[in-house]
Amino acid sequence: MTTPAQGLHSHVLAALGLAITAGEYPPGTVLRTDELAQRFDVSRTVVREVVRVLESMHLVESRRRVGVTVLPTARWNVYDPQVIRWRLAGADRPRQLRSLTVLRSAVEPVAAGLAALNATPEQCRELTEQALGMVATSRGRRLEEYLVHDIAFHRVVLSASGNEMFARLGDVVAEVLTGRTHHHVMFEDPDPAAVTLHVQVAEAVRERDAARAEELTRRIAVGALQELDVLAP
Amino acid sequence: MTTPAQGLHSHVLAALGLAITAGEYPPGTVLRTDELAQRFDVSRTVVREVVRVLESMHLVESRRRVGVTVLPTARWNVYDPQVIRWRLAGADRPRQLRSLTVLRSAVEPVAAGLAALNATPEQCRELTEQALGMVATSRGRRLEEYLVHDIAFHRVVLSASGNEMFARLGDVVAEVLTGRTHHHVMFEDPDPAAVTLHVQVAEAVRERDAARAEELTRRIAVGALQELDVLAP
DNA sequence: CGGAAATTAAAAGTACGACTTTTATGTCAC
DNA sequence: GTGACATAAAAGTCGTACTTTTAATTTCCG
Repeated sequence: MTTPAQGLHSHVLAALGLAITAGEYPPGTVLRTDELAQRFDVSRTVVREVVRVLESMHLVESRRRVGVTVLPTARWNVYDPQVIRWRLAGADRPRQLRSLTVLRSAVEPVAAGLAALNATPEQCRELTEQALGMVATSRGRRLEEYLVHDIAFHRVVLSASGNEMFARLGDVVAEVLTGRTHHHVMFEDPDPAAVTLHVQVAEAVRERDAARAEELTRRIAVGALQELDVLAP
Repeated sequence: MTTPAQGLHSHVLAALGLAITAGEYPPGTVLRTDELAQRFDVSRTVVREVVRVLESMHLVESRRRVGVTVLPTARWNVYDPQVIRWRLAGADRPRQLRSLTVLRSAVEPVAAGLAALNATPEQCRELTEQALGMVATSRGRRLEEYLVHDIAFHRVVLSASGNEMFARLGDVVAEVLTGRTHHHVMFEDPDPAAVTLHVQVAEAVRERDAARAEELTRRIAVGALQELDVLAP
């Protein structure tokens, strides 16, 4: 189960990106393009393009007469959705899930507050609909369906905030929720309290109650963090 | 005053990235690699590498038989520091500054709270030092020096939070603060209230008072937002 | 023996040309 | 009009040759 790989470029990029983010090449490791070309059985052209992309993500640095050096984690563009996906697929998924969840706990309440001020009627409707969808699928081992509504719900909130930076975190949240659902054993149904909170957030937004929307979302976030504490080291 | 351009790649990348983020090519615009190669007087090889990087930032999409299509703003990787820099240099700098400041207002208080729990003695010391530096340079048209301390201060807070995602926002905050300082007419000295708040945050962190650190930082953020409201449409 | 200057070579950067693959679009038969 | 087919346009890939930078080594002078 590797990558679809429609094109040599994506294939090599996925392979290298995954390997690097997985820590397979410790920081400071030096790779040579010729060697990589040989290893993946592609032309140097393809490798160079891949390296350029990796370089733009600050995963590696390419210097003449030296080669392609793997950079320390601290330099990585950890907001790049691609990098996030690679890391979530790799070894330290728990650590990654935690730091992303903390980020969510900071951003989403504020976003919800703004959404209460800025959401269009259409967005309010969508929000309510997704919350109801969550309620409907919250019992009876329907986690996959629940997940779809959950993701949609948070996407709408972030998007309705009217802030571009928040809106763009939709993908990140989707990755987190997906990772979380697929990681846990997936036997239980979601926490009923969380479901209720989502419904109430939808209400608060509809009623333009920013403070309440913010506070309720904060509770969702705290819950998510606690859940993580329980289920991860 | 373009880019240092050590290497054809960076030159073309900067030119194209800047042009696209500036809205010079509206979404849907189609570029052809041959044409670009000719226009910038470089080989197709270089153009292709640039396009690949632009593609990884989701600024463009390259499809066979079609060409390189400029994507709508909503698709852009707005967390990529490079993209942020390009956009801050471009036309809608005010809008960009605002959305980034809102992001800060969500993240930094939480980060400060965590910093109070996690900061090392060394980080506490550094924090105090920078706060004092801000005090020292807060009067007498020393905005450039003040800026250095301000940036350093916020970097330490974000870094001391112990959360990787927060830490990586240091660059973004640096860009915002720099953009802000250089945008405003730079006649006045910084708001004394803000300076005091920074000193108090350093105190709160040192005393491990998370709630207070969070609250004080929130006030800094609110102040920054209000300042923006006053000085921008 | 030491340190600076010149030399060397290794690796990335760039260029070019040939070829392949995908696919939007236009054409033709029905 | 609709569907099958042919066409061509553009990106994708490859190989090779050449340039440029620069780490490392060697040389040479004090």
